[in-house]
Amino acid sequence: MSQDRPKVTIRDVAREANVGVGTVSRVLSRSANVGAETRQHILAVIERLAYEPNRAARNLARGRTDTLGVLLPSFTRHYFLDILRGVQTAASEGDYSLTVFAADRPDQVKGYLSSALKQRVDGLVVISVDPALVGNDGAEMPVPVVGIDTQVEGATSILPDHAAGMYLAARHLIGHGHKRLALIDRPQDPVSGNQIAARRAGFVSACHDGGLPDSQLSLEIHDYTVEAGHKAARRLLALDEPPTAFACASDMQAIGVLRAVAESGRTIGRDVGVMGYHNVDLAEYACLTSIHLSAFEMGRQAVGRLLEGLASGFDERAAVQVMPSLIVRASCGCAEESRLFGWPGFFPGASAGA
Amino acid sequence: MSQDRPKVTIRDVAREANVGVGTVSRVLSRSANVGAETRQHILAVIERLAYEPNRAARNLARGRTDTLGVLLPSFTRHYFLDILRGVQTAASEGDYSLTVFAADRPDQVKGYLSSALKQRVDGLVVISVDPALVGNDGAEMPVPVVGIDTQVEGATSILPDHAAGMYLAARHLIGHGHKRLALIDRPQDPVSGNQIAARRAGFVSACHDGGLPDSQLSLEIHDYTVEAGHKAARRLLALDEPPTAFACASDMQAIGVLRAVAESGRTIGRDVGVMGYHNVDLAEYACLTSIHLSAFEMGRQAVGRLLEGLASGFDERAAVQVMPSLIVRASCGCAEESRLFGWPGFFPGASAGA
DNA sequence: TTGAAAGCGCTAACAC
DNA sequence: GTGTTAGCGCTTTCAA
Repeated sequence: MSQDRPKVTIRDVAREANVGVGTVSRVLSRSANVGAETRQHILAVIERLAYEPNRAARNLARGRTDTLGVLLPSFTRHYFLDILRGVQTAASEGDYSLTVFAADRPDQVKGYLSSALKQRVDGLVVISVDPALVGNDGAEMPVPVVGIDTQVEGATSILPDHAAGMYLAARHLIGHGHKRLALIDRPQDPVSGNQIAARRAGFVSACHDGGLPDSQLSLEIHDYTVEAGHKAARRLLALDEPPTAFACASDMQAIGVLRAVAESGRTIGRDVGVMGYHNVDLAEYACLTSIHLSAFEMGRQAVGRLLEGLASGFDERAAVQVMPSLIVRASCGCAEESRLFGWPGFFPGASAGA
Repeated sequence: MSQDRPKVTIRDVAREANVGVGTVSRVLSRSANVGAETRQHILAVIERLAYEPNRAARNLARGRTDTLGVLLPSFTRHYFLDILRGVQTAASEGDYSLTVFAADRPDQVKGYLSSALKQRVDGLVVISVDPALVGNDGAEMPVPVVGIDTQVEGATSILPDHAAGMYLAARHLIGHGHKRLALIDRPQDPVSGNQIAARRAGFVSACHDGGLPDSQLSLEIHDYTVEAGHKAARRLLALDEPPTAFACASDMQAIGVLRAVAESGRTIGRDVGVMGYHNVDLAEYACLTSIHLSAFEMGRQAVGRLLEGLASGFDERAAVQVMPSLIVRASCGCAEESRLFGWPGFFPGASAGA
């Protein structure tokens, strides 16, 4: 834990190698204009002296930091962390480091943003943050920004293709022979933007493609909670012609639906198909078939865009859509078998009712 | 997304305020040796010019970066994230930023470590990483390190007090009137160090304090999996004098135990008490009473230590123990009621058996 | 209390 | 190709 650093500088290397500092610098920055022998020699000296260039000095001289800032709404959700892993992976592949700011509260966003800028990050990845909170007092941001799961003004956005995702879900249910489908989504809010509309569109077009008339579709708007899903499904199942398949916009809702289905005496999978969305950890335990949003991939793409742009300018800043994927478990009807927590024993009353 | 920065420097401020750059710098670093009027005036100019000091230049001149490195084994576990939140909170309170390295694979540790050092972080927080992987080729680390949940050589360690945690668990079970207790833990490994021994000690002393003879205690060593917990409990429950309470070293094991108990026809909570450990998300859904390790607090403390030491030297580098806490749900016997996924309906066959 | 000046370690433009 | 040198923007002596 000593505080003193070896402190071997580029000058030491130059002296030791009998060359100018400029030449050493050129070797360091992989410039072509160095003789092969000289380069070898210098490399050897660097090795011998265990020389490490000083980042701060380099940053100052170059006017950039080789660092990307990441702003996200907290470390609490798994989804964000998957994104972060993708960001991290791509960043370290490109020899960039990351400075991470997790805003537990919305009012921290502004402060963290300016911290990041103050640190002269070369670019910024903003994850699932209300676009209204991200800005530079009307002015353009001083560094390139890419938003993931959020559409910051003037920034490239990486977004899950929610239309495709819900299309996937609905088609899968229809593939199991269901004729009456319900979509359970949530009310619109500023951050989620138009994703609700996208999912609805995906749902409807899947049903059309599957030959289902509009009259057989229902739509319920509820929160992303187990309770809300439960309530919604209860209501729908009590209808004269209840839906036999439920596409939910969140896994939590879907779990509530599972419960309602079980309570109604129906068998999940066989009588009723249920699909979740987001593929959270719990989905696995609930044997819930779900839509996975490729969070890792989005993180990766975001950094890809950023580095690309940093290297060669930002011509286009279109939104790029990332394709979700289908994670098949049992709740859709694909498998009788369930893991440890499988229904029908999963819910109180379910076994009794069946 | 423009690339050009305003670029107002300390020199501009000095000129505009008719003072020397030194004086401006003193104002910036809150030095006392500046006249009150001069300070006010300079502050006003800074405000008007919207001047922001350049971090890289400051870092270079000061020889430090006001940045802490965080090395953790991946973003996948909730426990790590809570720690990370604590780290982040304390760091931003101390005006430090964070560079986060998540090593998905053990072989990435070395590389990330040297990246962090290369970036001249002022200190390093290492979370749950095998101490053997953290080192500087025998030499002392060039920056202060504090380990969380790991004991890196020469570093201060922040560790959960596993003895106290398991004591808490066992005492709670004994408080419910149980006379025969089982401890289910796992085999020792390099990262977990002596925590298994600590838990065992806590367990034994709780039993002694509770007046239970050694002959009434059993100990099973298994992995941290549902299956292992299930197997262990099955075996124990088949004994002539089976334990009536299970203290587990992981929630997953405990869930396996829950299942075995239910399968045996006993009622969880009433006939048999079960405690988990770690308080993972799933514990809530399983109504599992568990021991929470105060991950957030550990993160916070780690940074506290680091900043303290950075400010005034490292005299002591003792290990600091953080007290776990008891999260009461239903599996211990404290409540009949269960939430959505409550037993007895929780497990296949449970209702049928009861 | 304040100004001037000497670096911090590196890059890049410019000569040779 | 390679050496020399002038900054990058800030902190920090050292005089005044």
